[in-house]
Amino acid sequence: MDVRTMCLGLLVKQEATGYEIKKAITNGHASIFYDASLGAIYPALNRLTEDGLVTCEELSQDKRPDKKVYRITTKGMNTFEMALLQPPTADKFRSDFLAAMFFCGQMPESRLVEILDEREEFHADRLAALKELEQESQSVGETFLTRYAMMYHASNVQFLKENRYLLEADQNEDDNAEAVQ
Amino acid sequence: MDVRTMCLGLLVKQEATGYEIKKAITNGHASIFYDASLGAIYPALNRLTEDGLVTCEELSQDKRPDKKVYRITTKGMNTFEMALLQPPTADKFRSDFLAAMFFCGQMPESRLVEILDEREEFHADRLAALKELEQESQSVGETFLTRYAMMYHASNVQFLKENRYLLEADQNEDDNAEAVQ
DNA sequence: CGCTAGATATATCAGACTGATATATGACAG
DNA sequence: CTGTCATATATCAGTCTGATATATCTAGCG
Repeated sequence: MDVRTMCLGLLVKQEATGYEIKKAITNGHASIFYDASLGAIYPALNRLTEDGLVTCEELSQDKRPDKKVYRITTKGMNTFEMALLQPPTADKFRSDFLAAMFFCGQMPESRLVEILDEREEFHADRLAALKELEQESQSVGETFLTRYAMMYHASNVQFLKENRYLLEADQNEDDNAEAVQ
Repeated sequence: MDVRTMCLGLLVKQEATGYEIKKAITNGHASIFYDASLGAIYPALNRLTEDGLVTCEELSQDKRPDKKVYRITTKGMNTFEMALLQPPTADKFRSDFLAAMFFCGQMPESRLVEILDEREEFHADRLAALKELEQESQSVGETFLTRYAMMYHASNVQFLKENRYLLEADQNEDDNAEAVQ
């Protein structure tokens, strides 16, 4: 799902500014399955406006910078619904953490242990944050997503606790082998 | 981890051609946590060669097009080890499937059911493929990654079976509400 | 009081990357 | 003979990231 389609989808749910869309993607339920930079969001909104899929209204604010509120049009609704009927493309996933595990033979053991500890903490933190997000679920889709993300992070914590010995033991063997030489 | 660093890492393990690197990323253990296009791999290898981090040897082949074999240099080894010492960046994840679940209120129920069925099948297929990949694990990192991926896909299948009713029930209610109107 | 950091807002841009396409050799199936 | 697939190389238009820029205001700290 490209950034324009994602913006359309969020605007189906609620009119928003570019800044609010970025916040929804960063902190809301959409953060579970999507990310996009401001560098992509603002041009996408401009393009959607040019194409007549959304409208843009500039508003002044007290004590705040002026803002641009985007609303989806009927044409935009139709375009989004057509997009949803396309087959979903494959997930896109890149993990520096898993890459580090893949190349763990090339790193010092102390570094490996540090990364594993940080990763367990990261997943535990995300789990706690999701308990709060769960209160904010307003549709079955959001509930489903939150439960999915909680399952994901909980199973990652458990997997790390149960399997990190595989990597740590090997490093001990490596270090011992080095000491013997 | 950008494409140049990933190429370096794979070349630490084994000299390879651009085509072989793409295959390793698509079919090997690296596919669990990474993807990159040929459009990024070939320019990355060229840049690594220019920077002296790898060498490039052109070989003729019988019954096959000529190939370019890349080997890492000592400078490349050092660069890669330095890269591994940097803090891992956040995972990058985009899921069209989860996006479809997020926007499921905007799609017909038949479509939703179809997507859920396909997704269960996808995870089951990946699980079967990983059982084969497991036989090919040659390091503790590869074993760890394979187990991680198997856990990931198995828990996704289970989660879908146990939770898809949330989405399907709501759609039934929506459809029934529409029928009543 | 002044400074810094953060939130709220908009936006741009160099460089990295995707996905499609192109060309080429050869094997295999229909 | 044709089409598809595997093995190989490569390019490129368009998309996107991550950093940066500018601006208004509030809150906290010394």
